[in-house]
Amino acid sequence: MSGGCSIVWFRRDLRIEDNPALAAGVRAGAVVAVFIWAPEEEGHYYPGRVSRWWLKQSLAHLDSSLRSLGTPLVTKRSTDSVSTLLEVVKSTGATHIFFNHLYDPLSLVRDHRAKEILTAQGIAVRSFNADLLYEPWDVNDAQGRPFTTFAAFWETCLSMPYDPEAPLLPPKRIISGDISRCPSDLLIFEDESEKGSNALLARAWSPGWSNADKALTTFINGPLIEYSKNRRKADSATTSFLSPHLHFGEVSVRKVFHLVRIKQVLWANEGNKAGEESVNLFLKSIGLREYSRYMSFNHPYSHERPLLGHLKFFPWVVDEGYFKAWRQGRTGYPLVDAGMRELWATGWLHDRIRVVVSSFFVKVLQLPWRWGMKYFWDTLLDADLESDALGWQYISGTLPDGRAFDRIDNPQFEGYKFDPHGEYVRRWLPELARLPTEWIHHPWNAPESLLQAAGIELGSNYPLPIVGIDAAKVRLQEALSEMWQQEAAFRAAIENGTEEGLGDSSESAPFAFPQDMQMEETHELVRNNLPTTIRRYEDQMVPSITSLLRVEDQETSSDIQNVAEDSRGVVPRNVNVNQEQSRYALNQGAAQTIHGNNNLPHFSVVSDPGNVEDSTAESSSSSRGIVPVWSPPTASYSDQFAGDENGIGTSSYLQRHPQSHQIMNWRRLSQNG
DNA sequence: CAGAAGTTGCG
DNA sequence: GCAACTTCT
Repeated sequence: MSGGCSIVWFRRDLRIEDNPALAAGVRAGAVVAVFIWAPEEEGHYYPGRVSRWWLKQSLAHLDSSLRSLGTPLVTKRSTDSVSTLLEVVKSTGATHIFFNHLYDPLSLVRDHRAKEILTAQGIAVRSFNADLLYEPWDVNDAQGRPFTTFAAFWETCLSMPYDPEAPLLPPKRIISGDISRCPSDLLIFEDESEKGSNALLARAWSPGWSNADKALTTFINGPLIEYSKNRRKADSATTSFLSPHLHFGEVSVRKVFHLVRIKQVLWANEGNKAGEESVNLFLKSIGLREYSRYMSFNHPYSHERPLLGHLKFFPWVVDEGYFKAWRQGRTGYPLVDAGMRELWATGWLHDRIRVVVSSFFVKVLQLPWRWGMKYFWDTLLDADLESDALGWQYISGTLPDGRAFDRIDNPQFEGYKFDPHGEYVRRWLPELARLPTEWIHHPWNAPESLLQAAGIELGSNYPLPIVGIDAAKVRLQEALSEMWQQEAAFRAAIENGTEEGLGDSSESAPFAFPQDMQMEETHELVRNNLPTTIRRYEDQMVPSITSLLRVEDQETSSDIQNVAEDSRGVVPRNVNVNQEQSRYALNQGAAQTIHGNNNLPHFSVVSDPGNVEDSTAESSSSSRGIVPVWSPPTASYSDQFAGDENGIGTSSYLQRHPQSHQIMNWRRLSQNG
């Protein structure tokens, strides 16, 4: 035992600086650094081409850094991370495993399982917070409940009684564990057809932790001070460009936070108001990233279900033609189209333009937001499940503090707001390049002679708008009243205990996902909660139906107002304790119970069995010994909601929308429908 | 000119 | 949904 080495399991923490798992491994002695590539585990969220390209570069970078410290990065190809970990344990004689927390649903399930299985094998497992300023379970309102709006959440984060932990320095030297019997697999991240497109990416981006560090320094010493002034320009290089680095954990968000804070103090002392505002705005975007993990942890389905239940009844337009026009940048709205072409060409989009194209998708085209989210997932360099889910839910009006659902932003006006001189449109839509600025964002109004002079033939080399804004507004109003009717009918049926007839509503409800729709991918249903998607690479732009049709969809939607009672992460030590209580049990010393298959369908934060000795911890900042885990939904998943009628505190949302107060009983619906 | 009506930003 | 702001009448 004493001779045993430690495995440091790298995932989305591809850095050596401020990496608590790595630091713990180094402290414990010899280290085997491992990365396991098991993309099939991600199901529908198999990483897209550009995201895989980034990962490949980032791993190479990490490997060379680790080598210079004394040990290589062992890479393994796998379809089951946990069994691969076990193999690595056996071939290296490791006695400890260290890793950093992730908060997406799949990782929570997998990491929980890893911890159970490895612990059962006598391996000491410890996990750490490396991705967040504060762990999700440490940020609560005065009643100890999780927040449901961002502003309150972030305000609390910024005024926590203790600062986020200071960043750790990188190790000076790593003693390598014995990997002579643990050879690396060659990992393939791109196929032949992808190489050409990928070659272009290297011109614009430099993955890897030390490049991330440079990007951070450059931003903080440069564009940060003008961030508030410049952030609206679609075309300018005034954002931090940190998001892909942050996604892969190449730079620690705590380091970002600390460095930005230093500037904040400096500028505050100088009375630099613009600088201060810039810092606050930039930190807010860091906060949104935090919040995305927070929401994912508290609402494990937020990447596939609207958080506000009534949106379940919105009659989405299921139109592949619209979807295709959007993807190809042929909607007839120049700003939208320019954005979509940029996204396809570069894997990147300014935050404002993400809002423009996604809100056009949801409000004008009224396509189901999850399709758009899936497309973003496939194409964005910084594709991030939690952040993207939060973004799309925000746009779709399915958050208590989301955008008003019934408002349509006019891309023409937004064009002049974000791209006043039309430069952005001209860059990405060369066919419109010769159109004067006056008409660049609404070519359909331009005089025919002008169009001719500019070489534009609307409907031919550039499309007319595929949907008029006025028509979209009318259709949106109709859709919304239909939604409320369906919702009311549904609630009435629930109250009467007569769900008959609701089969209809469930059918037309967009969320009973379009079974009738023939998408282009082979699909098979989820089995054992580990969906296998057969991907067709000819057109990764079409989302798979499997990404939409999940058995769980027949079940419940977690209404956000049920937060405290639903699938929220808890810190249970006994299986059946009251959840509120159990969340506090965290601070009262750990029981090592990991309730594996107990049918508790919610997240749970389980005390780390490898860390029992730390369990005297009295402050929640000691939650380093805690792993967030999540038990997969079982057949009993919706049972929890069926009887869940106890009073839930009023959120601001509830006060505004008493009509969606009722908890929906999706299970009964699906059984009868 | 006051007040209504519409717009915009909000995370 | 609301506050702040602009435009209309």
